[in-house]
Amino acid sequence: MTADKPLRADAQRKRDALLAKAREVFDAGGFFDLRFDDFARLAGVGTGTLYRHFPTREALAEAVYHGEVAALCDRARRLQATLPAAEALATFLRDMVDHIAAHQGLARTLATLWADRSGALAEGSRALEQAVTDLVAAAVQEGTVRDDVDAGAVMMALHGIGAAHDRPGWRTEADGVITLVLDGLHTKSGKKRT
Amino acid sequence: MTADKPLRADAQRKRDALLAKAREVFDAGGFFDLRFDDFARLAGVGTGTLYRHFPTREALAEAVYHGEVAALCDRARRLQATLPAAEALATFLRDMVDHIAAHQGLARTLATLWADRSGALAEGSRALEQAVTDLVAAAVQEGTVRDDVDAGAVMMALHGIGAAHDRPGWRTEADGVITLVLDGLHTKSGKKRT
DNA sequence: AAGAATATGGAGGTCATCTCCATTTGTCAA
DNA sequence: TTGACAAATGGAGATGACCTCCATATTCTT
Repeated sequence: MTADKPLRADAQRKRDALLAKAREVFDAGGFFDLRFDDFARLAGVGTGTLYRHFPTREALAEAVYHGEVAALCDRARRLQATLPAAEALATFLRDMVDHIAAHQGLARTLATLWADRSGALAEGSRALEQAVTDLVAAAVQEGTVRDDVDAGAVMMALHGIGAAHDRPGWRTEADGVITLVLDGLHTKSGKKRT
Repeated sequence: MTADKPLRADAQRKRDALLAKAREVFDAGGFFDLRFDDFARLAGVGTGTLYRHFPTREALAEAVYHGEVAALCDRARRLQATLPAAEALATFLRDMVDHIAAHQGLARTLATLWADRSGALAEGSRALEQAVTDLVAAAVQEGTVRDDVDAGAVMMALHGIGAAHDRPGWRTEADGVITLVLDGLHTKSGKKRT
């Protein structure tokens, strides 16, 4: 799966150039509004080359944020190893919002990757989902989180946060969602569904 | 604003034909995969006419679901008038999921309308947001819902539900999100943010 | 150094979206 | 009814983004 055959020197160079320019454009905020072809020229590369390296805009976006997402997943694992499960989950979710808030493009990228109903979910998305699922499962095991709500619900809420990235009060509302989800997750058998 | 000048007879006829066909295609599920031009022909109308009546695909989608959304808003008002605020909110949110589940296209439409960061939010979206805001405000007033979380957070969660419409376990997860949000909203000053 | 393998770039094909305007249809006053 | 004016139509074709293809260039291997 991850067994990529070594690239030729020039290929690697171009690829790096593309990623570097992509990061730059992301930070400037205009990545999703730019013609993909123009982007190639911007990076000093032919369109053909661009498409060979990154078949779609989303593929490039994913590559740019691959490290970011991987870091998030790592963080999830580390938190899970060092904190009580409930706390690990809470910290992770709040960190996630921080990360998204810090990198303008990340929210939109995640939202796009996510919304992309292309069947095969992108690697990054899948990893993130797994991390969240694990965190929730651990907390359920621990007994501090209810077991009658699917981890997918948390994912869905995150999805909402990402998808709504351009709402005026985004940060406040995103924090609100996390608060609601975390409080809602707390074990308390009081609520029963009919 | 809503002062539309009366349409000429033929214009009205074409418009109705477009809406009728659009409903049909929505129910068949293929609305968003269909070429917009082809849709015009399908409805027995020239492309020019289609574009004059509905400048964008989203405009048409909104028109189709205008009634649906209006009904939801009405329902919100009626619930608010007849039930304790907290219950009204809960019922409304659950009904909303039911509605979305019932009409395949509605979820996608709402998600699209929503995601459309075209500045001017569509009328339907705006109305829905207002309804939710009112419901939450009433419940806060009543004292059964915490006041430290913005109503926008609820909206964001709904957004997530709509945006994730194609996840395999959608229905279950959507119900989960609603459960979390509702439980999370319950007043209990135990939680304090540092 | 020469041959094989790999990668490049950008001209041009494809396709959905949207515009434009000559023609048709409806409305209304006389 | 009819003439004349306004409103609406439809579909050919412009536009513009996306992607492919392949003759040429670069790198690797022996």
